[in-house]
Amino acid sequence: MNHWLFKSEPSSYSIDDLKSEGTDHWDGIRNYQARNFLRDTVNSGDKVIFYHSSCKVPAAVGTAVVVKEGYPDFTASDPKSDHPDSKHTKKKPLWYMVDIKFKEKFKKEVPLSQMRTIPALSDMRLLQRGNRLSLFPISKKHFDTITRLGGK
DNA sequence: GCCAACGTTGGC
DNA sequence: GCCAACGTTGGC
Repeated sequence: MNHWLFKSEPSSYSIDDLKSEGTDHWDGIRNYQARNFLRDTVNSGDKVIFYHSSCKVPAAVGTAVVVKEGYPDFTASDPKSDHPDSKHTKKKPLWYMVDIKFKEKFKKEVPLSQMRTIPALSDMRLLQRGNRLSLFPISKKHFDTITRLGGK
């Protein structure tokens, strides 16, 4: 079982959106490295830290669990979606997504600035310079440390 | 709004 | 296949 950190801009999709949906697809990833994770490595049952990026207080805000493994991202073939891509076809899907299910919202969110001060998190990819990947694996230690800080 | 870091595109 | 130009991400 793997652990992941998924980023989302709360202005477009927040932990509250996931909470009210219950289970939702994680679409719109248009980066090859992230796509490869979604297609090949993210498994059902994997645990996810939900992170808010590009907002006032960037922070880990809750957890989710993967309930459906990588399958073609149908929003790529919808010209009205946010991220259409003509290179994505039914026969040769280019982009992938997974389904995740809301698990919990932290009692108190865990800001990026706080995570930077925690030695156990110092080797997490999120804190590394120039990190722009929208999802990446984290260790169980990272996951457990963040959920503890969140006041589980 | 600024800017650093990184990914992608396209001319050659 | 190199690399400059451009676009995007995302913290601050």
